[in-house]
Amino acid sequence: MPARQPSKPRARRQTPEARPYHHGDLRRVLIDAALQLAAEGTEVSVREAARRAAVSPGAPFRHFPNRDALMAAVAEEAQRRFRTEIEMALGEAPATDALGRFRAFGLAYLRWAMRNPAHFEIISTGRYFAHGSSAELTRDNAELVALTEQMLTDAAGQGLLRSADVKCIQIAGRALVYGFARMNLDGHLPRWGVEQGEIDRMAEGVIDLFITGIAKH
Amino acid sequence: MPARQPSKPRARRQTPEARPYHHGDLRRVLIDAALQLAAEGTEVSVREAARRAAVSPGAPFRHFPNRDALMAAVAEEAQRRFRTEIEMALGEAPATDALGRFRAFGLAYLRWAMRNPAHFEIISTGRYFAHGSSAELTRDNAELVALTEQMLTDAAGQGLLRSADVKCIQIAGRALVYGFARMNLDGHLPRWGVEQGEIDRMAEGVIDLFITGIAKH
DNA sequence: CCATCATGTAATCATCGATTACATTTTAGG
DNA sequence: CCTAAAATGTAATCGATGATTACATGATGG
Repeated sequence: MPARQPSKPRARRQTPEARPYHHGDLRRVLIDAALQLAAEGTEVSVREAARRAAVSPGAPFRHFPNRDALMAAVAEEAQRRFRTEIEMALGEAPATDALGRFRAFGLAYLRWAMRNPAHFEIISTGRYFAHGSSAELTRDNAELVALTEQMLTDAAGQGLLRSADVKCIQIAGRALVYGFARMNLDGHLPRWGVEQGEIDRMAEGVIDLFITGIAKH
Repeated sequence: MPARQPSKPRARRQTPEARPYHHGDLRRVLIDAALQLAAEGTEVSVREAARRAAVSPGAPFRHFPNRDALMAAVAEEAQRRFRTEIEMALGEAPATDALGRFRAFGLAYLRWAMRNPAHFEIISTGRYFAHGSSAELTRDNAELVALTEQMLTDAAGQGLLRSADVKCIQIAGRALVYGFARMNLDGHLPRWGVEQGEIDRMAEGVIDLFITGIAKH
């Protein structure tokens, strides 16, 4: 953080809160502001993020070529937090029980999605920006895909699955958690008779139903 | 609510380019234009719909108090088409086989969602407008919820289900099809290894996996 | 010490949703 | 019929937004 030089420059602002002309780390602050806007339910706009950072409306474009690039950076940050949650959950699951790990994965997925709906939406929907434009997001996602496939392949190898069609099970599992998370996000759960306080229990019930369904008796 | 009677054609139409000052049925045309915009992937804006209807940018506001009201009307139209598809599918399913009807429902749901992704999105996501603002949409949806519950209750009554927790099965089933439809919508399927030509088959596979999982034996 | 580059500001543009004042057409009542 | 009111479209305008440009300022390194 460079200290300002009050000696030379013409006193553009003698008041004690004279901020330096340069912000310091505007890029970071803009991402955080956008994340917070999303978390608040406010629609994310470049100008509003700039406003929160107490900076002119054009300033963000020095750090992001356009709105989509800002949103991509926001999504990358959200995705990082998401992955952290997943990895912590898997770190606590016994490495030997493939199906148990698959279950822990699903629970962590839903847990995070329920608690961070706006961030989950930014990650998941392609509306805010083209997902393919972020190499980090693409890579991260491929790793998660590979991870679930590995867990199911292991489970199949241990003779835990009823069906040998690992890919179909993988897609179905992903669709299940994604669908549940989006139902929550899109406000469908109340309309389907799931009250607020009931959500976490239902998330677990749905996952266990699925695990039971694919497991060999 | 103008219930129009287009009984008498206007003589003004003689001159080729002299269009009538009044549009005729602008409301209907705007809804269709918006539906088409969505189907094309173009973002739906009031102005663009007006442009397609060859009408001034302010004209739509004579028929809809705001953008959300237009979107709600569009969603109602889309929902009507969706329901038609569902009802046709159920009309062909034997009334006695509750689980078979449940399956047919899921297949019709996914079939329509795969072929009308933009319309499905308008129906399903709450971003375009507040779903609660449309009584028709709310009622329609409640009927579908009740319908699935009935099918599952029947199946349980016939001793076809492994678990007695009908509600959990209902939510899981809905999450499954909703999640699959949204994965398609959000462009996730290719990233999860499901190619274009494979989608229909995978949709069926996912549903059958679920049915097998919840069925006794 | 100074030249260069990164970073922020100010002004401006086009688009969009929305509102208002006004014009035109349709329709209903006497 | 005729005319007054209601319905419907136009034109002009507002505020917010994403985006671009010219310019000002401050940081950095040779």
